[in-house]
Amino acid sequence: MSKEIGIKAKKKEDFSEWYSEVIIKSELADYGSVKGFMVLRPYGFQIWEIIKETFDKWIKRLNHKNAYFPSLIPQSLLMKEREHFKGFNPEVFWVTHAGNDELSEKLAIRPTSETIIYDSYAKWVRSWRDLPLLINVWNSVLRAEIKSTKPFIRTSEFLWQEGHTVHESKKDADKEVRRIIKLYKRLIEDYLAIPTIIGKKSEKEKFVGALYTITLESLMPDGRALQMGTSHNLGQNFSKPFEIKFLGRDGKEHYAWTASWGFSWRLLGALVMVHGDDKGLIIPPKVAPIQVIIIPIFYKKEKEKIIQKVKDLKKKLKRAKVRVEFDLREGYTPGWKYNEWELKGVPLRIEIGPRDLANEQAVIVRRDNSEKRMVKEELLVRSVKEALDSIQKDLFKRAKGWLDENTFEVKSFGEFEEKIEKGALIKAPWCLNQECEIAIKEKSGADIRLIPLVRKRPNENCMVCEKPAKVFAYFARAY
RNA sequence: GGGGUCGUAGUCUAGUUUGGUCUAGGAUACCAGCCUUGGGAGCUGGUGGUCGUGGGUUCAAAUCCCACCGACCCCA
Repeated sequence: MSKEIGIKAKKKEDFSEWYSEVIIKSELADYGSVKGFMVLRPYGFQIWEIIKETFDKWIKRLNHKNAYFPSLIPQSLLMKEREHFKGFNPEVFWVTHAGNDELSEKLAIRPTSETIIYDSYAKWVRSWRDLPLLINVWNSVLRAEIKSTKPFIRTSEFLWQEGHTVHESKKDADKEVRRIIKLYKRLIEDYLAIPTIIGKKSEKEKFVGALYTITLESLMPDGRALQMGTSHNLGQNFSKPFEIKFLGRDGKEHYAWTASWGFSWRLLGALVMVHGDDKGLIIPPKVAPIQVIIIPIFYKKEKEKIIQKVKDLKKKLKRAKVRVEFDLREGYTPGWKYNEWELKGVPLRIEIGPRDLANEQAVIVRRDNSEKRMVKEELLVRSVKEALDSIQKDLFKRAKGWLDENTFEVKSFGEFEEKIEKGALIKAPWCLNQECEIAIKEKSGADIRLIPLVRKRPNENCMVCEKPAKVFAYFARAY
């Protein structure tokens, strides 16, 4: 009857509307009362926690340690690296008062923590033996988004992790930057089931103050690219103004090499966009707070027995390390519950009714393709695990197929404009000249998402100036 | 950055054009009871509203005017 409870907008017809609706109705998040701020609800936070715990374990294995640094940064510190400050200045929130008294120095609410962290690092780093210094922080940062905001994708405050490392040499920093981007790729592809490509940002698009930025990009179903994580080699650009110096193996004083890297709750936005459908969310099993929902189908006579069976199954699955819940709520019909849990993206559903009880079986239904199967009870745990694995793989496969279908290589600007209009990731020859990059942006709205790390010198000419191209770059309109 | 749409109960919405019938109507959700349960069931009763906020016009404002806050969409 009341179809309004579910998602009204269609993903294919009205993507933006669909996206907001899914986030609110699936109870991932809610709007805060200040523009651009968002409430991450328990269901959304649980996904974030799984992502966090997974990545946290990995970086700790590589000897990184977590720490915490202040959220307020004195203006003078933030201004020490001039390029960096210029880059962030328009989006910094400033604290100017303590109670009624004006502060003698304005304090910035961190838009990122390089500066406040380096202030400490300068005190801590003395010798090459102190290096590498590998610290990660889980926190939130604030960047004023005045105009367009979008849950998870563009918010004035967001949760993220920021890694800040100090190294003896450029080469060591290079290695750190690369091993982290690979971890990001593993996290996003193996856990979030979102295919990505790795590459270097152009000079124009790199992190302000960085030597270079390595990025991980993906393409959303509306044809716009989304940056999923970045890893920066900051060279000595920060160590010099912040005086992060160490006595080297050679007995001489050196400026250190620093790197920083981060991903944010944006990943949750990508997860919604890439996998969701007209019924709501689809959460890949590896990051799903609830992997399996058991729904009983009551009939008066067998009610008690069914409840008992549902509880038994939950225990069994729990023992097998499956994140499982049951829905024993009365007054909701099974059909109602199916819709609700589909909206919430639970990857697998188990139905238990009188028929199943009699046949010692259960019905399992996949969220991603609605495939329904009857499974003998003694095989249930194994079947559930197989189904979860299969959903995880299929979600990635589907997303990868879509990405490949929407990635094109073009040679001329005419071809480029035609493809970009439809929303695509486009590989095109470029001369490395920033004027051409800007011209492309102005004419098409697309910018350079990345330049592949393994470079092959093109035979073609730059699509804009028609001088010989130096690299292939990937372009797209982006979030 | 430019343009547009909008704000009435948890949600969706009628009423706004043309001020008075509005003590704001409905659906859904929620609560209680009954009845049901294999794809969003039904019946009965009930709770819930600073009409986004502030100011103004008026005998009278959800309705007109101004400012602000917030949300959404399109374009760059």
